[in-house]
Amino acid sequence: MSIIRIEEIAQHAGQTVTLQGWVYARTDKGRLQFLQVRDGTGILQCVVFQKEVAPEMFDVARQLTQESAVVLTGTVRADERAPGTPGGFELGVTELHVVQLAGEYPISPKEHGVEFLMDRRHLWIRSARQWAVLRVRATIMRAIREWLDSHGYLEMTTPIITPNAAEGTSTLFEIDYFGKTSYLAQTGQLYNEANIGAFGRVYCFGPTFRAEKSKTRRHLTEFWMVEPEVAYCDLDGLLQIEEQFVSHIVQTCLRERAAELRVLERDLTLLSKVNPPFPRITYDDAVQRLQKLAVESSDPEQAAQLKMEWGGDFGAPHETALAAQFEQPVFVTHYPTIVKAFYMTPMAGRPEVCNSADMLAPEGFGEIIGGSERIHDHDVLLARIQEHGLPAEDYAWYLDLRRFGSVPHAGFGLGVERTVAWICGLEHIREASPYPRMLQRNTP
RNA sequence: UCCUCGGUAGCUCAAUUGGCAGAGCGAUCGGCUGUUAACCGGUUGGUUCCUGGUUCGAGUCCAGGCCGAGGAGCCA
Repeated sequence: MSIIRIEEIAQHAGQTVTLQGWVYARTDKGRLQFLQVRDGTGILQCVVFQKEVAPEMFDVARQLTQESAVVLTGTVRADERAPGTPGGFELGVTELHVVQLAGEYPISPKEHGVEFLMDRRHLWIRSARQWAVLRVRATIMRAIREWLDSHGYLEMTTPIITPNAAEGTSTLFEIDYFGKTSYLAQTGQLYNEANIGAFGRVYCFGPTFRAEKSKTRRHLTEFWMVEPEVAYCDLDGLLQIEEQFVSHIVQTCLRERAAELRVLERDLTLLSKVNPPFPRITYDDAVQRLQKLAVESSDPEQAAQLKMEWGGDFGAPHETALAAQFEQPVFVTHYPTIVKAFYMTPMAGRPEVCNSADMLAPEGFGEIIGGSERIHDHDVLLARIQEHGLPAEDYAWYLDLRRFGSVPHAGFGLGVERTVAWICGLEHIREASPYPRMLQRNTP
């Protein structure tokens, strides 16, 4: 008897198969039991008719509780009425073995509050929506590696324990490293700038840590980021890479995770339009657009939120309003040098702005990428480090890179959870991580 | 750190002017051969977040505290 996986159910129509899983829901219809059974790859309706199984087996089926572990054998048949994921098939059960009868399960199919669910995150991930999100997340992570690996990027790990602050100490998690103060990494970028000297094109992919006291739907204290870095690359080249890269991620999800996106009831019309090229606007243009929106807004509260002067950074309402003007992700380029990091290249002839670009996702999902050209001239970089009041001795090795074959280069960082939230259409980033770490939560 | 809202049954919530603590869901028992968060009937359910105060009487009013949510600030 072959053990099959629900995601491949269509290949087994008409066959007698065995399923190893858990009872997701049960509907008692008297002489007929409908079991929704999950196996980790999908949900399949399994039907137990009283007249088709032994009497004691039917009694066992009647006693099954939500989340009980079961092994079922039966015949797969196509039936349009059958719910589930992918759906359209059901199992006519002939054998039923209970591996463990679950106690009263706290998470019902009805509504629950955020705190209740987050306290039970270890169980909540079994629920259909959370399961679907995390399946999409895994596909996003694979698509990231897939595109980079096939375009000549070498994956290189960068340290999580780092000796100094990349940019200021206010948002770093401090740890005791055998008596020396160290920090959890906020970025692998500086190391990647060393790595490109050895490998040309690289990326790092892993968790990053920010001790920001941000309490918003877009922030986690621990999140995953992929950071490609490219030698001999300018801002134009970088944006072309980014739009190819992000399009590949989105299109892979649409192709391979349609069932999961259906569970999430995600509107796919805008996602299907994510193809290069993406629109590009400058920061100057963005500020003008926002000022125009503020003036034209009939809602005084919204007008106040959108009001801004040249030189400031965008808040969430600004990003949402800007992105709403486009159907695709939009690049905002050439931010004021003063609001961005010290290593970004000033624009030739206009040093008050830098060769940087953020990518804003559509539909209000915010900034998913930040990237820039990096300063490759030793003396310019040293001056910027000093202007920012950073200790030059901490950056000795970083400055060293500008002495030995320094070339124009650029890179970016894409936040995985924000990308998951966008593609899945999530209201809050906490559902984009299996075990989210936030200002008020580090359990389970 | 600031602003706003909230904390009542296992869960989601209601409770009029300060006057008997309620519903739905879940669980459980019974019924039903096509359910999709099934439906119908019975049963089960309480430290009203904590401490103190006002009052004949507090879930409700007052003071302090704790916890949570949404937003702001912060955030390459």
